[in-house]
Amino acid sequence: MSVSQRQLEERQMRQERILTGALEVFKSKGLEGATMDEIATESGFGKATLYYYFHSKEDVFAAILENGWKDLWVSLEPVIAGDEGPRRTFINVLLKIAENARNRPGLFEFLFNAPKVITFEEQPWKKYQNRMYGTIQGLLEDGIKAGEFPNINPQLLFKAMGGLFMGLVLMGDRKEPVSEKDVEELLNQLITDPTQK
Amino acid sequence: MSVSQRQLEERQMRQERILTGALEVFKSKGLEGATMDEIATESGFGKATLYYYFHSKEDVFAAILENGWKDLWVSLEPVIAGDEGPRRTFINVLLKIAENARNRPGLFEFLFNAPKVITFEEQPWKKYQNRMYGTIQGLLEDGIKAGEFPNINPQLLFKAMGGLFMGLVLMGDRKEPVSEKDVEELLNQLITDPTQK
DNA sequence: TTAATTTTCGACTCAACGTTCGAATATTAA
DNA sequence: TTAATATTCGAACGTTGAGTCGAAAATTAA
Repeated sequence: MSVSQRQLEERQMRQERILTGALEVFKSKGLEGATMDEIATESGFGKATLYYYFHSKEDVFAAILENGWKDLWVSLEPVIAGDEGPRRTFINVLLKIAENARNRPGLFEFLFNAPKVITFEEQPWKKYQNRMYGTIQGLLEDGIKAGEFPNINPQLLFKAMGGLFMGLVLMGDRKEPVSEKDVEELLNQLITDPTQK
Repeated sequence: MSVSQRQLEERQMRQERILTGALEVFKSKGLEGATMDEIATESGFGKATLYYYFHSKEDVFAAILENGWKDLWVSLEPVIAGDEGPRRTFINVLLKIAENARNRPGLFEFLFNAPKVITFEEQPWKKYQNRMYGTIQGLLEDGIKAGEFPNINPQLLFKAMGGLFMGLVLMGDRKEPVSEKDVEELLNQLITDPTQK
């Protein structure tokens, strides 16, 4: 027969090599600034070869997002499944996201910023994104109900926290990355637990 | 002599007409997606005419940012010059920004998102942006010193607040815009004044 | 070894887009 | 009215970059 297991694995590794190179180029040149030629060079293939593995530039792009969001979601699942209260779970989720961000900063920034630039419908990665946002929003609602968060419109609190967190992890100057301690500290001060103190 | 006052004014109005059209196109197509042809159509001129008024696409782009940041800064000046304490001034600044955002949402989003896409040095609008960020950061520092804000690294607090605020005003779904009351409420709850209660 | 299959890529096509040219039209000044 | 100047734009130019083609090279199977 054809295509051995090894062959399949090698194909996949080549695909990943391409995606890694692509992310590198996207990072430095932006989405539209990145060219297939550059991605080819960066990943060590000829341009035409890219089209052997992906059927368009957009496809390369989508693959990065799909993998990224899926991995992020998978890493979040155990945290969410844990049985701590909403407040604690919420903080753990944020910490886990921050951990992901620390490990692959380029990818992370890409995940959260790229979507603004695209509009194509039917993006498979949206599934994971929605799942994540839905979960977080649910945690906030539960937390408010349980009196563990200040009693604000959850939508609003969600936006604010989202913005805050993005600000913490992504925004701004090239200073050293925000440490886990920073995050926890800040969250504890900002989302004051009304039941305490 | 040449060029009457009226002529100058008409020129300026045409420039503004072009900028308005351009902003419209940038909004819907993104920075790179926007073409000079479209901008021309949108603003009611022939493409070649655009080059009579601006010397490049980038120039059009820069003009939007320059005007936008300058206007924003000008509207902020009286607020900053006021003599209320840092905490109150800080909140007023945010409210004023939110007011600007409400009046020209498209422009506002553009001001805060476009910069990420560009890298060209020597952008004149950076002057206003830096002035604004510097002022806000200063307010936070003063506020912390005066014990009106929690005692966190001001850089960090700045990032967080920046993110939070952007989250509030810009991010997210197409729901009704955040009201002034919302902002004030949320800020009051999140930036708890340690001297109170 | 040879034939089939998979992988690679140089060279090309083709369309989009920023920019310029040059001439037409409109406006102003004399 | 005429000449000078200001404004407009259709058409063309040059470049860039996504995607394709066909054949070479490498690998696998017989």
